[in-house]
Amino acid sequence: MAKAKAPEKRVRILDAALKVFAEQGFYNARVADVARAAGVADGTIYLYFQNKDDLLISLFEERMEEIIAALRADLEATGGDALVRLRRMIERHLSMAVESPLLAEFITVELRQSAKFVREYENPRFQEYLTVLRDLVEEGQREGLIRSGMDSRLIVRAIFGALDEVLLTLTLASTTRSIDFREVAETLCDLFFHGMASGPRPGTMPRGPVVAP
Amino acid sequence: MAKAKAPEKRVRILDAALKVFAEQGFYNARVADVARAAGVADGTIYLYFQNKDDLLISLFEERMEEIIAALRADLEATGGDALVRLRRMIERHLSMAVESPLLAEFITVELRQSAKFVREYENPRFQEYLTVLRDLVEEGQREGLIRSGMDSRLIVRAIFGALDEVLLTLTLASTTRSIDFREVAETLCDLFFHGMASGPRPGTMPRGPVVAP
Amino acid sequence: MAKAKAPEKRVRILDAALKVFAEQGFYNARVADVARAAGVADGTIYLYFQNKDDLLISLFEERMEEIIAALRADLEATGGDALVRLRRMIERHLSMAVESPLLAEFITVELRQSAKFVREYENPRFQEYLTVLRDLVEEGQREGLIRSGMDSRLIVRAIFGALDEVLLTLTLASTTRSIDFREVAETLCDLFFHGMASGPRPGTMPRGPVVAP
Amino acid sequence: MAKAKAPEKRVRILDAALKVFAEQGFYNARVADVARAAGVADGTIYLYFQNKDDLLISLFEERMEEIIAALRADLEATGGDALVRLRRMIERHLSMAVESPLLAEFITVELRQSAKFVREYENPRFQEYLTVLRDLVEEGQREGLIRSGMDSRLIVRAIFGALDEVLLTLTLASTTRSIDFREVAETLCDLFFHGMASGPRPGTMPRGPVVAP
DNA sequence: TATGAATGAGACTTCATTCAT
DNA sequence: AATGAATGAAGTCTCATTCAT
Repeated sequence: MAKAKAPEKRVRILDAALKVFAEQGFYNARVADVARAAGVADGTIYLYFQNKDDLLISLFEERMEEIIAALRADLEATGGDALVRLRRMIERHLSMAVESPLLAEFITVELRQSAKFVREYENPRFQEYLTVLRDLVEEGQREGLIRSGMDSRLIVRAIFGALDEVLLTLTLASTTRSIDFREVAETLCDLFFHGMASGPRPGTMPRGPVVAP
Repeated sequence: MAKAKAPEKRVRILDAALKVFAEQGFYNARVADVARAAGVADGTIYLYFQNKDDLLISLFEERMEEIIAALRADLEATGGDALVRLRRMIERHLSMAVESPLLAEFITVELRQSAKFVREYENPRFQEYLTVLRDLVEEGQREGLIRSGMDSRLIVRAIFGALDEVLLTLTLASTTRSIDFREVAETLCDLFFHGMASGPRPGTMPRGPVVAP
Repeated sequence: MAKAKAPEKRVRILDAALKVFAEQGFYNARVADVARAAGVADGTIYLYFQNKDDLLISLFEERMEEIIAALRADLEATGGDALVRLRRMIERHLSMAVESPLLAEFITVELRQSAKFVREYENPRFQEYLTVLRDLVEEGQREGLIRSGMDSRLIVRAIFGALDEVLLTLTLASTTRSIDFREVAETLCDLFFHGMASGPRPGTMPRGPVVAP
Repeated sequence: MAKAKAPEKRVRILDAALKVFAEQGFYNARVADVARAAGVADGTIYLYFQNKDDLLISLFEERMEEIIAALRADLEATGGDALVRLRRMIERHLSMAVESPLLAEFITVELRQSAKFVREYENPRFQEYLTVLRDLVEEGQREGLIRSGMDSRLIVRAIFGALDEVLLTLTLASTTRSIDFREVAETLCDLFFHGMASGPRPGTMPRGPVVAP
């Protein structure tokens, strides 16, 4: 299959780009570095990608597509209520630190800046990832598990930001010591779901008996 | 005042760098762009900064020092318990979106990547900012206002990540419509303090009899 | 031959550098001048040489290697006693003025200063050239043709300095009028071998009775 | 005396230039380096010299004038025949290595290249120095002490080249060990006057008794 | 398809020189 | 006369991209 060989080279280039961009950063990395890491000639990269920017965007797109597809499948298989699946999503997000550290570093470090200045890239995959999260939150709100008064867009941004920052921390730390991302996920879920305040919410405290609907 | 002129020029360069870096990004910005924006010759920049990297780092250091100093003074003046002051800190953080949009954009976008690859810069000011946050959390824990079981480092990272991401969103959005950062801060505090779950924390539930469904 | 093309380009750059450095001097010459003279792009030079300094050193090294190899072969073919071969070496040295005027100008003018300040270059080829000369002198001393009391290192330096200066003069003069380097070599040999004094050496005077004045 | 102060500053600049140019080389030295070494402001140098080139040329001119004037006075005081004075001149030349090492380094290293490419400087002082030497040689020839058949210009170049090279060697060596320039001068005189060949000149050997005139 | 030598635009940075003080 | 901050022209070098093979 001639067709199988070419894609394989494309994949090698993307893998190499992930590694090189994660280690050196997009702007510090040279196209020649990616080519060497991929075991291809410099010019070969331009057979598969329009330019360096396109390589970055393609890498991000493809990795995010994989992540999102796997995430959706997992969430469907997981079942349960919105909170259960939200917890699952959070666990998956943080697990990147140990399962795909290069990808974790690439996404946490390069996403913001590179994406912002590379040809006004709209970053639809990132939006899609946020949408998955948002759908869960809004489902939780419809189910009565999550407070309806809270702006789901805002909550989603807050959760993603927290996950992203913690993932970055875990990733950088993981080079020195092993981490238990499950425990971290547990704490974060607890924080997001119940807050860090030790007492109950003022004014919403249930005084009398609570009867489930 | 001849003496006032030199410091003023340094300030002008830093202001110009903030603007240019925020708008174009550090790597896309040319030193000549900063010079033009500052109204000085290219070479003049090198009278005040060692090189382009040093300009970036100096800019970050000085702005963060100002932010931290003002924040500390404000927190002291605010008084109240840890939660009150934490709320105040969150408000201040988000208020950057309307009060110093360039600074907000610069910090949210450039901090992660640039800092990581620029001369292995340790970024002590960022650490210091996190420390202020952490001190508040731990004080809250000692006061019994914040649950002691939660790792303060982790909470701090989560809060900062959420704030950072939301600030970025606000900043980018603020170019199109005006925003009410106070309301956003209110919601985020509610999220961090009490969680988004509608019911009370399971297993810590108190007071009256609860009937399981 | 595709393979012949690359080496040819390196050679062209070195030739161009010789010409440009000889005419303008190393410090006055721009890399772009060398590139233009070689008929290549500026960047091409950096495919073959690390930087401008390396170009200078490489040029010197390679030309000196050629000179020394040819000289050694010639001296071996010449045969004869040390003085005969020393005379031959002197002739060869001065012949550069007419046979490779650019090389003569480059070596006489650039050698001292450039080499001294360019990356603390040790200049091993120059040392090697002096060694060839020194071997001849010491061989002459062993053969009894050259006075043993004289420090061979010092003699070698003196001869080289004289040759170098005379070569420079010849080279600069050759632009205006043709020169007979053979006659010059003859005179210099006479000077080095027998001195310029008209009488014999005092105190070593032989043979017949000498009447003091 | 206002007049005494300004010249004093000019002198300080020239002294500083000698030191800086000797240590770093003309092209590597910055005008600001000279200014700092002289204890004056950068701009002050341009009150006394037209530009960097002019500073170099002025330095060379003034030092050479001093050298030549002192040399002429010395030679006159020395008296004796041409060979005696020639020996004296050679001693003086080499003594620079210990008496004015910076000057020695400056002249031996910078003279050739810098002078050649700095605004087509004719270098009249160097010509004058050679003329002093040439006058001695030609006087020796008229006195019958030096063989008349030898081209005095050529001999002078050879002697100067030898002295220059040996002085350079002595100067560079003097940083590591002390040197006896007098012994070196003695050997060089012996070389120039009587040659290094152990036997007498062939064909000019005096067979019979030699009677002094 | 693949190569990688070659290109050349453009960036950072230096530093001789100027001029307002 | 002296200063030294400021200038800006110009040089070295990099590297994304091309194209002949």
